[in-house]
Amino acid sequence: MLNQDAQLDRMFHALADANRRSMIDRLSRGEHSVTELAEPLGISLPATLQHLALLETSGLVRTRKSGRIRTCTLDTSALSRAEEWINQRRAFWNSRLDALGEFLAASNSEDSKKDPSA
Amino acid sequence: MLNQDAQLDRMFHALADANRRSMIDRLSRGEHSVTELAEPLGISLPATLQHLALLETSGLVRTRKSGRIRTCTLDTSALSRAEEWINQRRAFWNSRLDALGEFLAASNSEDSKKDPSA
DNA sequence: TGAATAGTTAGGCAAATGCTTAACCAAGAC
DNA sequence: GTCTTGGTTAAGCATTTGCCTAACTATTCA
Repeated sequence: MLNQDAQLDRMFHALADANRRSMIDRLSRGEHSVTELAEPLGISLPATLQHLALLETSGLVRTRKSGRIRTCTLDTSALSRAEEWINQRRAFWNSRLDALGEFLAASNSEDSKKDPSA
Repeated sequence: MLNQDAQLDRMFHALADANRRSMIDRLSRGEHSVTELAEPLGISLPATLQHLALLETSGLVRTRKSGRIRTCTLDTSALSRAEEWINQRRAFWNSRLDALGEFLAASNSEDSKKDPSA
């Protein structure tokens, strides 16, 4: 449970930075080297590597090195986990809202004159 | 465009903290006052208010005050936006993977003996 | 071999985060 | 009125972030 929590922490934290989202965006269109990822961001290579390390420990990106080039790949299963967490909360709340709506519709005629600002 | 970016920054940043996710989790099950949100977290009321301010500016939570009680509500449309961002990247990458799969299947017989570790 | 390229590590620094306590205001209960 | 409850503001502090430059290693090219 705590592990799950830490995993989500890392994942959402990784997504909470515009540069890192740019990297993910780029990687969603295909694999790239570290230098290629750094270029459009206008930051140094070390800075890019730090972002990359975060993306890797969060599970969002995987990398492999062949020769002197490190190639970065998106791992969508981690993305799915983040998506799922959000979706569950949203769905839960919406179903609650639906239930409330039905309740209000049922008891509508009696309360409508009591609070006209609604 | 930059606005969109800043909005996503705030949203994912809001989601990147276990305490704030707990608050959202709680709110997905129903509305709550500030004190009610603070209790299970084991942090002070001011700390809770700071989290709440973040959740509000990120659009994830809305609050209203009646009397001396502030009631907090989940706003799922913001959640949907975060979900959508993730989904787009995931879908894009997966479709790319599918296309690659087809390509590999087509040229499979020729390359299979070249790299047995695959 | 030597030069260029791709990446990596170390150290440092300004800003942002997440918390705290102390003091304060406002609404309801007595 | 005054006590209690719920919330709010201000100030301060340790830690974490996100970046940088400088120095280094490893691979490829000539």
